[in-house]
Amino acid sequence: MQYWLMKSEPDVYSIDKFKKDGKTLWTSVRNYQARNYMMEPKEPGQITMKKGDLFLFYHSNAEPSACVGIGRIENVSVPDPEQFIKKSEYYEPRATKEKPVWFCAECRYVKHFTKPLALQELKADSKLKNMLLLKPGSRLSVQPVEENDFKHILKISGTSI
DNA sequence: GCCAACGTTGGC
DNA sequence: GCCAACGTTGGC
Repeated sequence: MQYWLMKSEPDVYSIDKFKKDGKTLWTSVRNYQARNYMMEPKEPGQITMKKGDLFLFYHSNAEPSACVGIGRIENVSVPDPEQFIKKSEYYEPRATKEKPVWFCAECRYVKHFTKPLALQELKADSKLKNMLLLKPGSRLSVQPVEENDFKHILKISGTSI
């Protein structure tokens, strides 16, 4: 089992919307590294998402930016439908149905945190200092999380699965 | 709204 | 394949 963190701006797609939808396609990611995490591995040993993996839902560009809940990966390597929509901001002229360029994961809502865990609180916790999220200049919107970090975050947020 | 840190693009 | 210019992310 692998753990992840996925960022979304609450103005664009919030955890409340996620709960209402129950299930969503994590569309509009336009970064190759983040995309590759949401696909079947291209080479053996590559760390990618698998059905059943859990992730932290993170609100970025928020007041305050915070981890707000948990989701579960339902499916990977799903072609991002946005790339085929000419009018979409995320239209991809290079993509064809046979050879899509962008892929996404299908995600299932699991639960809200008992209380949101603000970025400041994460930074203040020395146990989490190696988290990718807390590294300066780390902007990946989909990133792996160490199991012990994931479990520690659940613990200090008072959340159990 | 600013800007640092990245990622991407495209000329050469 | 280098790298300058440009675009984007996201905390502050």
